[in-house]
Amino acid sequence: MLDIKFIRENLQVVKAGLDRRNGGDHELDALLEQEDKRRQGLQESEQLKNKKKKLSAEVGKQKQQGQDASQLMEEVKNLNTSIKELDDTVEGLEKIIHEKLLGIPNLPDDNIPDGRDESSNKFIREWGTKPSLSNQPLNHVELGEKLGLIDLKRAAKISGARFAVYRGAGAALLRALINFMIDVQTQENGYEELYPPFLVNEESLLGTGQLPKFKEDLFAMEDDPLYLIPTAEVPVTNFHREEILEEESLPICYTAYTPCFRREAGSYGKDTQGLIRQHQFDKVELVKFSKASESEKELEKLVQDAETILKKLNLHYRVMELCVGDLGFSASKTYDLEVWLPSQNTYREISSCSNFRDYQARRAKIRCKKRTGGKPEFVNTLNGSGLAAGRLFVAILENYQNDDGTVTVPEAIRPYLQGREVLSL
RNA sequence: GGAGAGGUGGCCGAGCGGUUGAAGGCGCACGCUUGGAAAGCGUGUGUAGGUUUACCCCUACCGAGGGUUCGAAUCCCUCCCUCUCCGCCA
Repeated sequence: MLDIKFIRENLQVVKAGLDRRNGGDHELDALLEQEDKRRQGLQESEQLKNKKKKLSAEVGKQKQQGQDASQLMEEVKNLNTSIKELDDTVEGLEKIIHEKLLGIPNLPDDNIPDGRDESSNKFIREWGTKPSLSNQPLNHVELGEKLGLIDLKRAAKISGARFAVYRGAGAALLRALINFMIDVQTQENGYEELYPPFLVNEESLLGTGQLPKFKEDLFAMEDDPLYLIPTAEVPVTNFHREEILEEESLPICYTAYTPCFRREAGSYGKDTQGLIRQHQFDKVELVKFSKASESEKELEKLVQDAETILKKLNLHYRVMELCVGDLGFSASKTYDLEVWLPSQNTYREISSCSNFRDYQARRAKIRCKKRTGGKPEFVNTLNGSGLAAGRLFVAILENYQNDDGTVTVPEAIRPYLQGREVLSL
């Protein structure tokens, strides 16, 4: 959420920032008019309240002295009518303003590239090399089903399209990848592990920005006001919702494994085959709470922490900086990690690392107390996948396939699979 | 799910419907004291909004939301959360 005060004082900056994003007249002028009205009403109401307070105290005094206070009491009663009226107006305006603010996306970072879609994303760096495979590399579905690692047909029977059953060595491999990633992030990169609930309330989703605008992307419970998490970002960022943190404790770094649930509304026909786009997938998430002055640096580190995993698995990837048009609603700046997929002859997103600045923190009221005193300030929040386990599974199958249809187990995860070196029938 | 108890400032803990943003204690910060430390003494120590160059000032907040009243942390209603016991259960 943007700060209404900031909008008021930097209208042109805000307009310019929002203009860079696709589609966006947010009727800021009307919003500010309402804000002016709100403040005006508030001031009037507060003046009357002040008067009321004094009169009421006077009533008390007079009564104690046994005097008749009925005239004053009548006066206060009349004040109450005006106060109620003003407060109703102010409250109504507040609500409207707040709702409008919730619908306005974050301002993009000044330095990220312009552009409408991913074709304008900027190449930052790449690592590793494409594996040398036979002319016709199999895709992960062919490999996975042949080797008995996944069963998509039965998953469709059990749940529907875009679900998967991992079985046997496939299930073990998925579990190994998750454990491997968590271990690296906690043991080498300094993250604390959290294991959060997979169902969260509305407040949490408002805090990170999934609600109110993206409700159709979420799975909701029928009898309870709860939603399945679309990413661990939600419970983990909200871990500190409505808290005031100590400046010395920052940056706070968490990693969490959770399954993620997404309705994928609007992505019909996209990636229908295989594990790339599922309603349920597993992900190890990285979340940081940082001082505003440090968040740019922390984003760079976060990206590197995610990259560690790909490097250890020796998977070829590239880092892309998202252009304005490809940027998420709450993000100010985002790097994507894209891993090489031989069967598609292309790079696919396997991690998305973003700096949200104080946008989520303001929504979720996550502040930090300055050591030097003064008002608490909103922290900056960041997060990124470290990594998406399902897509990592895909990448390993495809990049580590052998001519005979088997798959070599990357060395780094052999300890997690009882030393197994090859996945074969 | 049933029965009961409770939710007050960073923590503990008072609080008659009237001038209480809230006694007292602890903690913390600063100062004095000291050779140094402890103890002791003094001062300060919530959040949000409005106003202001700033200081000040004003308003709101004692789990949340309503209500009664001239006036509510204190009375009433609803909801949420925590704890104890019982039931059920991975």
